[in-house]
Amino acid sequence: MLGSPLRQEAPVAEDSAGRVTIADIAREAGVSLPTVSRVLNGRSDVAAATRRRVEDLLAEHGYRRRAAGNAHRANLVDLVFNDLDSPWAVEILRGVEKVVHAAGVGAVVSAVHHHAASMQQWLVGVRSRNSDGAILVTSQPAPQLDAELRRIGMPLVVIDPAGVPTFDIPTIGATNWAGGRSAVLHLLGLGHRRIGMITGPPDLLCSRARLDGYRAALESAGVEVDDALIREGDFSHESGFALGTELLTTGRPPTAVFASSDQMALGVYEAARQCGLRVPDDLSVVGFDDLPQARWSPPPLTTVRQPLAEMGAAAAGMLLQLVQGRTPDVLRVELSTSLVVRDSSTAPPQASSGLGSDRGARPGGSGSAVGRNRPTNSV
Amino acid sequence: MLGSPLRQEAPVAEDSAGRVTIADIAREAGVSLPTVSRVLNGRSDVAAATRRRVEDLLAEHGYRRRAAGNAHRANLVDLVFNDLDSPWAVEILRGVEKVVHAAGVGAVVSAVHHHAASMQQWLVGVRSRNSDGAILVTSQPAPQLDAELRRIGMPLVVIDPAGVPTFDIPTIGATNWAGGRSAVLHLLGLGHRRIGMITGPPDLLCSRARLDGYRAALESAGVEVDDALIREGDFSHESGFALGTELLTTGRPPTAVFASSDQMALGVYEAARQCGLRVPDDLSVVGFDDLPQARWSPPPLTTVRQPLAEMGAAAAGMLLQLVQGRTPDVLRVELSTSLVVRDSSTAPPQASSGLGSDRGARPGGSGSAVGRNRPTNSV
DNA sequence: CTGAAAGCGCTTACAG
DNA sequence: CTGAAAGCGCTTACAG
Repeated sequence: MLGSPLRQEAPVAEDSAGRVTIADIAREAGVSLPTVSRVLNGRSDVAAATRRRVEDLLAEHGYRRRAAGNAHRANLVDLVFNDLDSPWAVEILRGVEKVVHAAGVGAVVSAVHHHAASMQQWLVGVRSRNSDGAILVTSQPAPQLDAELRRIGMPLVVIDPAGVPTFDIPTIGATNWAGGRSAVLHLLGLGHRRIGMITGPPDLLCSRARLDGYRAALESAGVEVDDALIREGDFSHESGFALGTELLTTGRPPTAVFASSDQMALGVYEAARQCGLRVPDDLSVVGFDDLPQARWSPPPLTTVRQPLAEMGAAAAGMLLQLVQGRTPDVLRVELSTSLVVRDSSTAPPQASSGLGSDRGARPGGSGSAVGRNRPTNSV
Repeated sequence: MLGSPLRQEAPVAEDSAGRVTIADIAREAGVSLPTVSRVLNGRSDVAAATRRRVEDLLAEHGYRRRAAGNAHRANLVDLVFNDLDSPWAVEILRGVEKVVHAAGVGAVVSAVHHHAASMQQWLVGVRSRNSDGAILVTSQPAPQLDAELRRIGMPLVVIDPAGVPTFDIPTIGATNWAGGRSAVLHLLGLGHRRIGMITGPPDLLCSRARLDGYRAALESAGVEVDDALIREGDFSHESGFALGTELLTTGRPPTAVFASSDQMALGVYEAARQCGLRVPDDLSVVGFDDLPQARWSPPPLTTVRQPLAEMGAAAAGMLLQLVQGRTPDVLRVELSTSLVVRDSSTAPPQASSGLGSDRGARPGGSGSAVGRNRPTNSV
């Protein structure tokens, strides 16, 4: 019964997707099976040196706990953000949760705070719970994470990748360039010529695309790009406030500001308020994202809608396919953005069109804000 | 080697926390072990009648998959919301994630949308992934959920329970009564006498407590409670807008409104805007929650801070204790709320103090909004 | 601190 | 559609 002739030659190397077993590790470490088990379970009664050796091997091979009797899916996917403090993250979470829940799969949510130690910790967790796959959101400084995950053979999809992914990892994004362009075309159409821009972190692909959209719109209208009107933010309220204040108090201020996120746009609202300027009469503001709060901020914010929940849903759908061993037909999905015109944008104070819009002279006044949403598809 | 004398009598009933095994189910269903396994794994090659019988037994016993070799924790807790569309939910999630991540445990996030079918689905998932415990947020209409979870012996803690929990389940909340009271005392102190109130759903404990706090404050100041000034909302922007509009356009409008959530307070902002009223000059507004966006809404919102992240963290800490078999020393934790005074509250237009505050006459003007936060602890 | 042994809960060919 | 058998990956007393 033991030593059965059916016992097959143990393969020396893991033969595919994270198939190392605790027996493999034990053999390589020159210890017994129970010892590896003890290390894995954080038992205290293991010699420090042994523990160290086993832990190294475990990490090196990207060991993942496997259910008994082989096979069996964990019915779990991991969703990793850098931070959880933005409403932006929830929108994506909503989309992921919906798809995954319907498939009877759980979504484990983590925040790694751009922190290597935290990523390491997450990696350990992901392995111990034997997650079926992972969705990385804004894979910021995580090339080592990508590498590690693919080494243990874990299906992966990335939302809003920091750069162009090197490997064949599926990525989901939005048409950021087109979105940025449509925002600025809208402002140009209203008569603005001095349009400020507050960008996102320059190392993110989406930030650069939005900025290029801004440039493209200006150039197509024959307006020269003035670098003094471009500031580098980080998507947060705070940076929108600080940089908005800079723009409004330095040199010749713009008549409109395009912010690369809704949160920064609301920071610009506050900057305007403190400068005694009224939105939109004295300053037009356009955001990016269309978070739920955008339509409830007085005045309701004109912004570029990014279908975050749909992006999450698409990512989840792709990942579920990958988990089932199917390869998705496209590796790069870009969902389209659309301009949503609300009350924060109007003609500039000294409009060339001679509208003579001064305080309160704005057509439409402050009424009917809620009914005014007019989404316009762009590209 | 088989039939070892060590084999112990199989206990007829599960002996504690969800200890039914697939062998138990097989015996009871009168089928073999592999058959139960097949049902569990959703294989198609099982007779409908057999499947039905096994499934019923599985549900009846609250079967939970156990890892091989016995024992072994899943290192997973479930966090269940009704909806994920409020920034409110993220704040709690942040607190939970932080504590749980540090402990090397994953947080599975779900939304059940007040839907029995969705809860059922979640229950199946929770069992299949063998979650170590669950945090229920606003256990709205879920007595059957509580019951089922405790039957399968799953550790449980409830945040912001709908009612007073019947059993010995630990609950986490905030000092809602004291918070409501402090908001209204603040408004009374500014000279307001006609103070409107927009409540949350009346079947929630926290809503009732805030309303009672409102009443208590008025009564202690000798101001009669006027039911015409009280409206029943549901915490959403929309209800704040609709009910705010009602309050401002019906009968003799209030000079201040206390809304039971920040989102409703911002809805009131919009209502005021559309009525041509300025906040705070013509109308003071106080919210509840202190969501991040509260300080970025022009004007920055005076509100009652509820430590949502801390509540999440406390719940997670308690749950982790329960999972380890320790019983928490207290079953009911109430974290304290505090009033955060910002720019949305000031003396009423016809203040009894003779401040003569009319448009623009407000001391402090519109400047220095960001630096003005002055948290005040209440009870 | 470690390993030989027994065992657990589950699953997948295989045969009918 | 179902069960007897073999096996998998892991763990926990037990003994040293």
